[in-house]
Amino acid sequence: MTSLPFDAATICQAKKVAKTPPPEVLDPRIERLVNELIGRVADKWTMIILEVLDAHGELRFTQLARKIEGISQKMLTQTLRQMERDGMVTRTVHPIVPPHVDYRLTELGQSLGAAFCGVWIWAEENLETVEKAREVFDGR
Amino acid sequence: MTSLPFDAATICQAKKVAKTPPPEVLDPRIERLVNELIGRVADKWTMIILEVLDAHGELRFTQLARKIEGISQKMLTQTLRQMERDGMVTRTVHPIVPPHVDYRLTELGQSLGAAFCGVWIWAEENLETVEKAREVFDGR
DNA sequence: TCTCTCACTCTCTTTCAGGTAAGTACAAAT
DNA sequence: ATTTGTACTTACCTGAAAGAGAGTGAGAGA
Repeated sequence: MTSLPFDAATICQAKKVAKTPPPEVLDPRIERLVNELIGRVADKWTMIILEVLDAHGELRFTQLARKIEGISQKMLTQTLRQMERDGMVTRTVHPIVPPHVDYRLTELGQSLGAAFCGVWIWAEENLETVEKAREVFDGR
Repeated sequence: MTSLPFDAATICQAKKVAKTPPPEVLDPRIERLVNELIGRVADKWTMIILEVLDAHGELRFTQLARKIEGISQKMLTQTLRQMERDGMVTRTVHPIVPPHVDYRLTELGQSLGAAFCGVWIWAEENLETVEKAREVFDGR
């Protein structure tokens, strides 16, 4: 996931305008960031962390690790750092020993979760359709 | 992208219900397919093809290849096959020489594009916010 | 006869995301 | 004195994804 030669306006306007001229070049800076964000968002662990934090409010590192079965420490740290960098989560360190670090979603993180609802709902609604399409395609 | 231990209902309900109990296990078959679909959808080339076909209506293989700068024949074929299998595009072969094959979105494909609008719009709306968050995080 | 087109398909090679496992710091509990 | 808990970091390794590039078949045009 590195580049998408179009932007939200393009695909969404196409719905309303029916005949849009082929998408021309846009601000490459915006383009790059949109693509990056989509890439980030589409990431498996990011989505899971987003969901778990959304459901539980505030969790510390080990609690997250336990809720997200299968994630390695490395990926958990890595993903949390990216999300923190992007302003999706806050990381609160309590300077005690043993360490205590809390993670929670920012408003931005919550809004992303909300934005993704559409796709999740689509996926659930169209499960059967896709399953059937595959059966037909595979010829049983 | 292989497994997500939750479903659309979980994350979307959380918005409304505020205090949802931790997500318990669901039908693993559904779970698997939702995850697969999200993985498929989140794929870079799938999103691009979705957009290009949505904007242009009907295109043949070489036209797609030309519109989607940077894609290899291999990935174009592969992605189109997957999308066809999932019922997102139709593939019409005209039995002439040299070959002529048309691709177009199905209703399912279009609805997926629509579902994804939310994410694209979010990304565009929050570009600046994220950019600033990164600058702060990186300390300039 | 030679070349060109289209839509692939096949093989080879490289890249890299992500897993495993070990290490670190420090204090409190045993 | 040794173990435990917490939140990481670091180094190494592997499998899967993706890029490069050559090959294919059959008719139409030069």
